[in-house]
Amino acid sequence: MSMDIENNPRPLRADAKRNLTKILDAAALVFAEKGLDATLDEVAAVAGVGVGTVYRRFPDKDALIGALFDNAIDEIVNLANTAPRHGDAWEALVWFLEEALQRQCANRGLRDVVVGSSFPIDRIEAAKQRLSPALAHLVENAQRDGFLRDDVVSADFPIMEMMISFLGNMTAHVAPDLWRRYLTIILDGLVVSRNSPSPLGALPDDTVMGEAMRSAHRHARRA
Amino acid sequence: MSMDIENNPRPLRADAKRNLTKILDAAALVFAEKGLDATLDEVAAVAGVGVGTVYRRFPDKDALIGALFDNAIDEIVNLANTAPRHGDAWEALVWFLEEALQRQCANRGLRDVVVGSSFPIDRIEAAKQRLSPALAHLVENAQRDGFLRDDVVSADFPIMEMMISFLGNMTAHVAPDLWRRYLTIILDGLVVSRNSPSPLGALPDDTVMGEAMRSAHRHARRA
DNA sequence: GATATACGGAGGTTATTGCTCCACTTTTTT
DNA sequence: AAAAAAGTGGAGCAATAACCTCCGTATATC
Repeated sequence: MSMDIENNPRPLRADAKRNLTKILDAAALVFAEKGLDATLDEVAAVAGVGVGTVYRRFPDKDALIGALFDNAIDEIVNLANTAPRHGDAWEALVWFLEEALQRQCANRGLRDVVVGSSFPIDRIEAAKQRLSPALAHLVENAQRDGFLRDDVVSADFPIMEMMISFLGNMTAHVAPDLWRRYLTIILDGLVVSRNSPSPLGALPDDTVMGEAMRSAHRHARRA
Repeated sequence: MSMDIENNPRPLRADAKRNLTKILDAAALVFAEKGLDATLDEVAAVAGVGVGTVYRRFPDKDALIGALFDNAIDEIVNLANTAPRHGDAWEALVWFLEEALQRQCANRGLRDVVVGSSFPIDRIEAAKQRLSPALAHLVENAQRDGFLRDDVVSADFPIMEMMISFLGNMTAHVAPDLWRRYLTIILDGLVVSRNSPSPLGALPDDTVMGEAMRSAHRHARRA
């Protein structure tokens, strides 16, 4: 990752190169956990370097975020292209949703990139352009082959993904796989017809919602 | 509403009483639209009064929020109690979900109260205590009568409500009824079995997601 | 050992938010 | 009608926080 930074006119000094990877790793970790409005001070702290060091490598916060998330976005776009290789039309669609959501649910920053603050909107627009046709194919194929109900459109899927990943981010540190439960329910709602429910994933502990809320509270109070 | 404020030892002066309602109306409007971290300056501006006036009536922001949302929460709790009067066990459950979500989707502040920042957690806990048994009955009845799949529990419902209302808040000013579409899909996933899909609500315009995102961006940039 | 490169992290700058204060206005009372 | 009581507005204070700069010191490279 970040090729364009790693081979400059003059190559980086050895320690600088080490620190750069430490920074990128730390940033990935911190942004995934806390979202894009984590501070670079926090990233620096986790990386074990000073803020100044971060700012020597990246002109500003957005540059670092950009470097990190261009990849993550591309990865998701690629999932849609790879999906048809994973079984029949229904299995392909499900595979894509599961893989994409696994990434989105584990990465709060990724949600912020798509939905929220401070990420150049044109890059998201561009990503959507690239994702769109592949997703449309997945949807159309699943409909053509009689799996997926006919009254949904491909635009429904990013929306449902947002919904689920919102939940996934909320419960990430309490019940990291809980979102699968609701994906299953939604898939059971998307299928043309069925005689019985599909098996659901992990049951929500009675305390899950409380814990998730409590941690949301804590997070809102900057802790 | 806010009885405890309107009849004090000494009654309010006529203009003060007028202003109080203006403030409460404005606060309801602003918090519903922008969520709980709208500023009281903004509330005052919409009410057409100065901030000072707001602070004479309410010791601080939390007091105003409390006064406003205690009612809203109670209202939702009551929905669960009233639900059984609206048809069979399935219809009652659906009625409750639709009514509750209609309120949650139209009111960003209500989501913040439940999930987020700065609302006394004990009051939410208390509300949950009161909601819990009624909701459990709705769920159990729907299961007993063979409508609702047996592998869901009543704790699933607040979670799914959160999911949907998150989307509802996001798309509120672009497509205020879009959430119903996904509620229908989820209900189709919750039913024990079915031969064909239920009719969905409004189709998402191709631009909906883009617009919703753009407005999220704008909102994040304080506009 | 000399030179270029990199580091750290205290603190400057700017923005925002919750809230206070008090000179002034409006209502009520006498 | 005038005094007293109650209320008003909104400039601005204090606190917080977030991004980023600066430069004396340390490390790598030649």
